[in-house]
Amino acid sequence: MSAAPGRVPDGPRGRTGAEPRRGALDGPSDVASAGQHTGRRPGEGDTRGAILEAACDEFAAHGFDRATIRGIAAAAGVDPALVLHYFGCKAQLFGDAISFPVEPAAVVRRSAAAGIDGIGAAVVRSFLEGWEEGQNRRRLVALLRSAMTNDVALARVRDYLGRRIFGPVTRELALPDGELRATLVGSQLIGLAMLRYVTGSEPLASASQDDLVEAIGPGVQRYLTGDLGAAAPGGEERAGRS
Amino acid sequence: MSAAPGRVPDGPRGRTGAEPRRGALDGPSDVASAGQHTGRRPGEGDTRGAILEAACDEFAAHGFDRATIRGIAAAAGVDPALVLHYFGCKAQLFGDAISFPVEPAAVVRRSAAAGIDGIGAAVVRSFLEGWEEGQNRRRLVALLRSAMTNDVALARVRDYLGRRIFGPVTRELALPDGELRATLVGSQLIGLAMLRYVTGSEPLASASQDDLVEAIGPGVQRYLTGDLGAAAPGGEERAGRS
DNA sequence: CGGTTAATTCAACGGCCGTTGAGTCGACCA
DNA sequence: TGGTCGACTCAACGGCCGTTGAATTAACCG
Repeated sequence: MSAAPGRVPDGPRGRTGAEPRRGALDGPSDVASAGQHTGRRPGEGDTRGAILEAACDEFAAHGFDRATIRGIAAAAGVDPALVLHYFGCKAQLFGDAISFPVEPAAVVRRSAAAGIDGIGAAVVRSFLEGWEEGQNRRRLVALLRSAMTNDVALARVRDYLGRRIFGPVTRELALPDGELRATLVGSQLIGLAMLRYVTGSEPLASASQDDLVEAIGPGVQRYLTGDLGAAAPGGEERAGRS
Repeated sequence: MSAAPGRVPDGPRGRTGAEPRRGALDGPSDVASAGQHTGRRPGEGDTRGAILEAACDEFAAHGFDRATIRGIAAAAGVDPALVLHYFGCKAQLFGDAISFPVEPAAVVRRSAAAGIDGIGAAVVRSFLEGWEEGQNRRRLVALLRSAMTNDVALARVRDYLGRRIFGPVTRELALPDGELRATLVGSQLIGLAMLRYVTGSEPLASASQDDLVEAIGPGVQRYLTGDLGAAAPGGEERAGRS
């Protein structure tokens, strides 16, 4: 493009939160909340679970920094203070909402069953199923969104990659250049997740799992067991940063 | 590190204890700034350029939302108001700081010179050189970081991919399934950028360009000109979500 | 049926942020 | 030499945010 850098992001502080919907009486100083009367609610409802649901959605939609406790509380239909009553602080809430069952060796267990020639396809399929199973997708999108601007979320993504992708893969196949191979696989899978789940780039976003396994599996297979050229012969790379 | 879901990101915005209230009417009320005296500075310095530099760094380090005008001003050694004096608002500043020379067809021009069999390697090399040339790396990291939580930055990433990767590639090679091929290439390249430049995953982050071209080029080549299986035969693409 | 405990809201505090308007000072031109 | 204009800072406003402590109400247990 030329030199017309004009407009870029977002309004001053604008965000379309949930509606305030204040009740009858007026005059609370800060903001209006649910409008319910005070005290414990009758009946049983899983309020805590509702908060976790709402938090997961908000974090997935906006990332850690931009998601607000007030917004989460509004989405869950409760007062913001209740959120902190249950979870202590925003960071703790993030941790509880985003935590998901990591089955560390699931990828590689399938791979072993698939045999050495099918391991690329098995890794891709396992990755896709992991993302699209249950609540994982929302949680992982939230994690990926937050990781870009939040150090601890980034550390958690690293942990996810290391524990769920790199570790099992390099351990199972005791090949030379295991770490390089693992990060190459990781780069393809993370890129796939970004375009398919976060940005929703279109032919990729609605392709079937089968088609993706067919399209991407061979490349992953090559990263795992193929010839990578003279890359990382073992001796002379990584003068890198600290 | 950090096994339990317990502690997660960011320092609490919490109290620091002392400093009960601001004084009567002397002393700067908001925060202390550079301490320079008021009025125009003697000599000539490229203050505007310094602000742009600082903004680029801050946006790259924290993303759009978390970077602050006050922080940028402090890094540039000026008053926050001067930043707005030059750029109007934060969004405009982001646009000016992040804008970079897009040479739209650079990727494909090299590719044409490389011949059909070397196009994968040429695309990868061109991508790496584009990222590592001049200020592009900081700017692109800033863009990628911001894109996760900012719609306009995301749109700009989409534009970058479409204009610089997908568009040229699909136009040059008039192959069937051009869009699928282009997004597959994009997924590999974006994933590579994430791990190499944003998270700094280690064997990948300090590998040489040559090694990466050798390692990744063939996969990209296959996405561009190879057989992708039964993927996207043209008729029946998934009813999909949403 | 009284007392304890947990769930829930209310009201507010202090902090950082983007933005603004008014003022001060140096460079430059006639 | 005086005036204009742009560079630059100061001080503040209003807003949203995370967090807190006290008050209120329902469930639960003996």
